Formats: sequence, structure tokens, C-alpha cells
Amino acid sequence: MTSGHDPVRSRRTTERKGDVRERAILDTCEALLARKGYDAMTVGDIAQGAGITRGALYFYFGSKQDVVTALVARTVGHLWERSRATAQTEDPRQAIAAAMQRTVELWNAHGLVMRTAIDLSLTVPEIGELWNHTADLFITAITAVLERAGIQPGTAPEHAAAMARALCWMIERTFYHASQESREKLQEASATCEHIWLTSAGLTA
Amino acid sequence: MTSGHDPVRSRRTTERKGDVRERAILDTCEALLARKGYDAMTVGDIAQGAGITRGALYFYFGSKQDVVTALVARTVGHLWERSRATAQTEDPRQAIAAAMQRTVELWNAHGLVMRTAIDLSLTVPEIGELWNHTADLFITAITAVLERAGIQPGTAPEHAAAMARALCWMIERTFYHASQESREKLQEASATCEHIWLTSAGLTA
DNA sequence: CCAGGGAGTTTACACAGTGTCGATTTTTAT
DNA sequence: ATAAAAATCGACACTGTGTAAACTCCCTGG
Repeated sequence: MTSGHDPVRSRRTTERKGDVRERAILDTCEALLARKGYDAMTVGDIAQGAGITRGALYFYFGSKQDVVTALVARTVGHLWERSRATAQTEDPRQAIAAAMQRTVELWNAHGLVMRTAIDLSLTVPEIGELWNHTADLFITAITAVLERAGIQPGTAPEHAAAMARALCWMIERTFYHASQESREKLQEASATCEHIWLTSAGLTA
Repeated sequence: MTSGHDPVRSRRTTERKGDVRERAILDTCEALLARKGYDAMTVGDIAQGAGITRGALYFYFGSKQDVVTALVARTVGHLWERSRATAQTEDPRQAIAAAMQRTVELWNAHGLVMRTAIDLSLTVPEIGELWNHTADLFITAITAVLERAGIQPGTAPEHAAAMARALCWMIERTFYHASQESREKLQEASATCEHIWLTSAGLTA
């Protein structure tokens, strides 16, 4: 891929052989995660899939958890880029619709890794932090929309921040389940969540 | 508890020695779950805590997962008893308040095992079913309240059943996190969820 | 009373997966 | 061309799981 015409004085071929391997490992890991799940997947499996031995894999990652953590980090990185590119619409109704649509796409594209991240959040502290940070991005965004829709700001149980948190968990969990079923279910789940979000924001149709 | 005065002709001492051990194993498992978490907890630890050897434990349970499954089953059994005793209030507002209060108590008493059940729902199919069934009880109850509050019945994305599902996941996830923090957080989380539930039911203020 | 059987227990073993290490080969930069 | 750095391998030690055969205890029917 990206055949190198390697123009004059191009930046060093900084593409170490190891970088390719590392990517191969992560890709294999993602594939195996889909095929057998985290527990059944063994370090030997990953190494074999990447075309190396277990011993060689430990040159790149310190453990199975490290591999998965790296995979989550890679995926979550995409989410962050994506979310930075969010056009800040003024109208809350539009903002909500746009956010839900974007979230559906996110889960369609990365559902597997996101579910894995959630599952391992407890047991692997590193992943927990990664996912917490991601959730905070969402909560902050939801809070902003709620406040713009007229919900009282502040952290009291019935004001914007706390509500945003609950709504975020609602979306996470609902999408978590729906994304295991089918794209159609995800779309329906999205509609339901959007409706509750709108209602909670006082934007009753 | 329930000290046996063992009246005349009492039912056989159906209390086999093994029954006591079995309970001891489950109790130990619950304690260890709190202290070290599922992954770190080893079969040897459980056996030791229960005062027997690993080998003996395998006489009672086929595996570590089996032990935890039994523990979850025991706890979830309590939930079901508890929920059967629900007084069906007419007024939706009261019903919602009562349900949330009950849920707070549930999580205060059994938060640890409930969190464990949720975490293992994927990896241990048995536990997944147990928890799914429990969730269905809640969803059914929420659906009933929504409908009595005037939300259109049916399974379309914005009607009662789907909304109940989303609200159930919201509560599950919010309580899951809050119950890890403190009783105060749980109480606050409850207030937030109640507020969103009320709003979604069209019972604004 | 006492033999036999089932419940309960132990010790030893086989196995699978993890992580480490030193030796060795392959890349890469000069 | 060559030496250092990067990458790879195979063997090893360790931990945890699950199984099996043998042993003990105790209860119960004759």
C-alpha cells in the first residue's frame, strides 16, 4: 500500500519493520476478539495470527492486556478525532439529532472494541481511564446541549450535569446491547434515546 | 438465625453437612469478590477461605464460574422475592418513587454481586440469562408504569416498551457506577434517574 | 452391634497458558 | 562492509485449572 515514490529528500523511511508488525498484532487482536472473545483469545493465538511466535510478541507488548489496551487506545483515538470535528449547531434539537447520528456511526464502526473497552474497564485500570475520559467528553457535550435548551446548570441531582451523566450511561448501555444485535436495532435504539433526551431537555415535540 | 427448637416429629435434619459447606463457599466467594475482584480470586483462595482443599471444592462446584454463578443465583433469588412483594400503587408518581427507593435498597444490599453479575454477563452465559431475566422484570414493571401514565403502548422506538428498556439500562448503569462510590452518590443518582423517568412519563413536575 | 454405602475429603497428576531469558538472526544506518 | 539496534526464536519456570483414585467418616438397615 502507499507505494513509496519516495520523493527527493523525503522524510526518512521512519516506517520501521516493527511498526508494521505492531499494526498486524493489533489487527489480529481485533479479529480474534470478534471471533472468540477476550477470554478465549490466547497470546499464542494473537502471535500466530500476526505471523510470529509468542516470544516475539512479548517484544512489542508486555502482556495480553497491554495488547488490548493498545487496541482500545487506537480506536478511542479515532473517536476523539471524530468528536473534535463536531460542528457546534446552535439549535438544541439539531444538535441532539446530529449527536445521535454520529454516535450510531461510531458504534457501527467500532462497536466491538467499544464493548470490549467497557467490559474490561474494571479489570484493566488503563482501559478504565481511557473509557472514562471518552465518556466525559460525551457528558460534557450533553451537558452543554441541555443547558442551551434551558435546563438549569449545576451539579445538583436534577440539574444539567447529573442529568447528562445519566443520559450518557443510558446511551452507552442501550447501544452496547443493540450493537450486539443488528444495525436496525441500533437505529431503533438511537431513536428511543433521542426521544428521551429531547423530553428530558424539555423539548417535547 | 431461626434457631431450631426442633419440635416433635420435625422434618428430618435435612441439613446435610455439605449444605453448610456450600453456603460457606458462597459466603467466602462473596467476601473475596469484594476484597480482590473476580480475576484475582483463585479457586484455591475460595477453598482455603471455606476451610477445605481445592479438590474438595470441586466436589461441590464444577468450576470457579460455577461458584460465582451459584452466588449470583442466590442473590438474584432475593431480588425476585423482593420484587414479587411489590405493592402495586395506582398513582404513577408514587409507583415511580417507590420503585426507585426499592432499587436503592437493592443496590445498597447487593451492589457487589449485582455488579459482578453484570460484568460476567457476556463471558458466562448462565449468568447472562439470570441477569437478563432480572432486567426483564424491571423493564416490564417500568413499561406498566409508563402506560398507566399515558405513554402510548407498543414496541415502536418511541412507545412504552422501548422507552422502558432504555430507562432500565440508564438505571442499571447509573447505579452500577454510583454504587461503587458511596451510599450518598447512590441516593443522588436515584434522584436524577427518578427525575428523568418522571419527565419521560410526561409527569413534568 | 457392625457391615456396607454414600457423602465428603485429600493428595497427586496432567495440562494449558503466561511471562522471562539468553542465544541467534535480521535490519538499518553509516 | 560492518557494527549497533531491532526483531525473533526456543526453552524454561511458574501459576492456576480440572481430574482421578484412594482414603475417611458417619449413618443406617439388618
